[in-house]
Amino acid sequence: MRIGELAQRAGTSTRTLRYYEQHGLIRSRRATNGYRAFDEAELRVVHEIRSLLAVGFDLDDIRPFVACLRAGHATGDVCPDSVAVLRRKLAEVDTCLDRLNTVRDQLHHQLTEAIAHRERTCLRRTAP
Amino acid sequence: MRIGELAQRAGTSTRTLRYYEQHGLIRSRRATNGYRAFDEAELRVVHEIRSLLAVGFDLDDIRPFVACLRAGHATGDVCPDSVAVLRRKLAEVDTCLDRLNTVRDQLHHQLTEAIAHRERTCLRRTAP
DNA sequence: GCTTGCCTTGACACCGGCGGCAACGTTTAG
DNA sequence: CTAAACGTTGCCGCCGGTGTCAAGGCAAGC
Repeated sequence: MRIGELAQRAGTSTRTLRYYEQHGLIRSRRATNGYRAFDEAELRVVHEIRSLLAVGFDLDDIRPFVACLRAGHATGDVCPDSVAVLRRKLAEVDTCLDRLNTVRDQLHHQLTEAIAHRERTCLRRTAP
Repeated sequence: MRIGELAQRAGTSTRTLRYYEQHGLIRSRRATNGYRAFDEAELRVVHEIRSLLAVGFDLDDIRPFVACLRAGHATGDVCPDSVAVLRRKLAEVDTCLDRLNTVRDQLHHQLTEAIAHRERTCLRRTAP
């Protein structure tokens, strides 16, 4: 399979696939003309990459999952390294959620205060 | 007040202050030697900028708050434009929270599944 | 006069996952 | 033969707030 076909089947661009290859996430042989030749299995790998990216992982995070797939596992998440990344990411997300909740409350408070202040200080132009 | 003093008092760098000025967030006169001269009031403005940046606003979001302060209000958030930004940001944060919660649940699920799969398929090396 | 420390503008670097273009080679259909 | 459609590598741009350096102009103490 050449790069264009893989891109189309994976729903991404050739540019993106070259980028993944350059960063060691997907592999190809080279045909005599220099064109990349991809195995069917790479389609699976690209799908794994895409879905993890969509969740907010970066390419480094994804590497263990790809390795897990290459090791023959049915899914990329059952290997120890992948599990470790999952744990770490979950913790990161939790931290992020905490911060964001704090910010949310802060914004909410600031907003209601500001509106209250407006109602105290100036008569509302819009009818009550 | 010159730029170094303002930077020190605001707890930031001269580079940052020049950047803010360049983007119209803070103002200065020029002394005869070309040095920037800042009013005391700018310190307040810089603090407003920094605290809003810390919450996740970008410089464009912050502009109305600065204008509000300059208009003589005690806080930067009581003017209509600021309130509008607050509303928008609150909505953005809520959206982000939703997405992040979804991701969190997804990660949690994937993690527990992966661990369960490991326990099914291989004997645990670590003693029970 | 010389050093030290402040100030000036301008410009490059960063981070990450690409998009997009240039300049060129290959294959295929007409 | 030629045009179209594919492939190749390489490099710039983006986004945003800063760090950092260069090359120079001032201020002030010795």
